[in-house]
Amino acid sequence: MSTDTREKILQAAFDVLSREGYENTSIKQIAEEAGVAQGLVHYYFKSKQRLVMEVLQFVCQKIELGDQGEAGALAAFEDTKQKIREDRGSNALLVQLIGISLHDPEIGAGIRDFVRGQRGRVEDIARQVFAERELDPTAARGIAGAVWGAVLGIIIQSLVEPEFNADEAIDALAAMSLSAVYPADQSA
Amino acid sequence: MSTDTREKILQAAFDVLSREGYENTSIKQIAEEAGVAQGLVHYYFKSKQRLVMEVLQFVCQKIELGDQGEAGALAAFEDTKQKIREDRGSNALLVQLIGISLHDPEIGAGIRDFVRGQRGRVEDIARQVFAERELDPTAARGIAGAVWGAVLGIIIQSLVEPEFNADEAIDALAAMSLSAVYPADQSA
DNA sequence: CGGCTGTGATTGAATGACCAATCAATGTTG
DNA sequence: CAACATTGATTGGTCATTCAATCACAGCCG
Repeated sequence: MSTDTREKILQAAFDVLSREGYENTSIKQIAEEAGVAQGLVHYYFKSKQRLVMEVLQFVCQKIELGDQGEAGALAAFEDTKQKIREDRGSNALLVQLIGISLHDPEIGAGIRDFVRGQRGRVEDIARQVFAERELDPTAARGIAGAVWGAVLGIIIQSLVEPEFNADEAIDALAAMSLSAVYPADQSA
Repeated sequence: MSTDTREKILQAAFDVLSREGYENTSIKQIAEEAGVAQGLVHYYFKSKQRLVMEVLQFVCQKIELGDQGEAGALAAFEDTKQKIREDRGSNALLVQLIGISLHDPEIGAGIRDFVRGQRGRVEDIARQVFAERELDPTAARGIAGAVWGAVLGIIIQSLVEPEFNADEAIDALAAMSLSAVYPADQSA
């Protein structure tokens, strides 16, 4: 039952962390939520940071952009809108860990990998679009930084201000990025 | 000397918070950095949160977009590049507090005000540009959410990954947002 | 002038609570 | 009976906050 218990603790850790926040979460609370003794958490996870790191990976799988590379940029933006609506807990945890990562080397490394990976996906899409249009692919890196950054910024705004209209912002972002690539089209 | 001491503590709090991070910062450390007794910090600031809130306001003044509304969007982007380079400490503190704000009502209110204010500035610029071009100003809100979000996202990337090329991303963002507004121009 | 007193500023020790991590002991199971 | 799983009490530490005690200095009175 080793794997089972481990996952139970991971799920409990995710629940408590996204509900209560990192600094209000103790190992004791996680153990209670999982229905196990406090010591067991340290039996499976050497330290609190290690546990949080594994929760981060756990969360990343949820957040990861779907693998619909073929479907192109527009589908990716639609996907993003849905993730903003549905994965509030994951997003909240992510934003919190970003803050912590700035002064915690272990979590910092994990977040850095995540950021690089996410932006890389965007860059792949951008490169693909550029290739189709036979445009200079050099610009893809900067675009990816701006577009993925915008998605993160929009996620943050929607977490901080419940009434923020994330769909509207994503649509504007989509319009902006596409008009940069398809300068002739003004269909909308 | 009341005001003097207060500001000394505020400055020390900012220094320690941006250097060590929120969760690694104790009142004791702040007191030491300021060269005063621990009790004095609570004499001037009722609680740690209250102190952090005042530090946030203190920081906001540094981060606030310059008041060069007339100079237009391009100047604002240049300004942003510079702030990313120079205000690392302020930005790091801000990002951290955003994470904390998600589960702390007091800090949450402060961050919410800050986000609204910042995005409002961007919206004003967007509206102005739209007015000049006689375009539909309704889109300004979505654009502002996307553009300000992108700036925040780029700031975060530059904090998380020291080698991230923020200038490149801001330039890409500028190109994207301008090509959405001036569809005919392809001067660059 | 010189002592007195009251108020705000400042100190640092004490309080009470909480936490991550450890560990010896117990349970379970193959 | 071993090896792994689980328990929960213990340890050593840190923290925000409180508080009684001093200090500095102002004005006031004799």
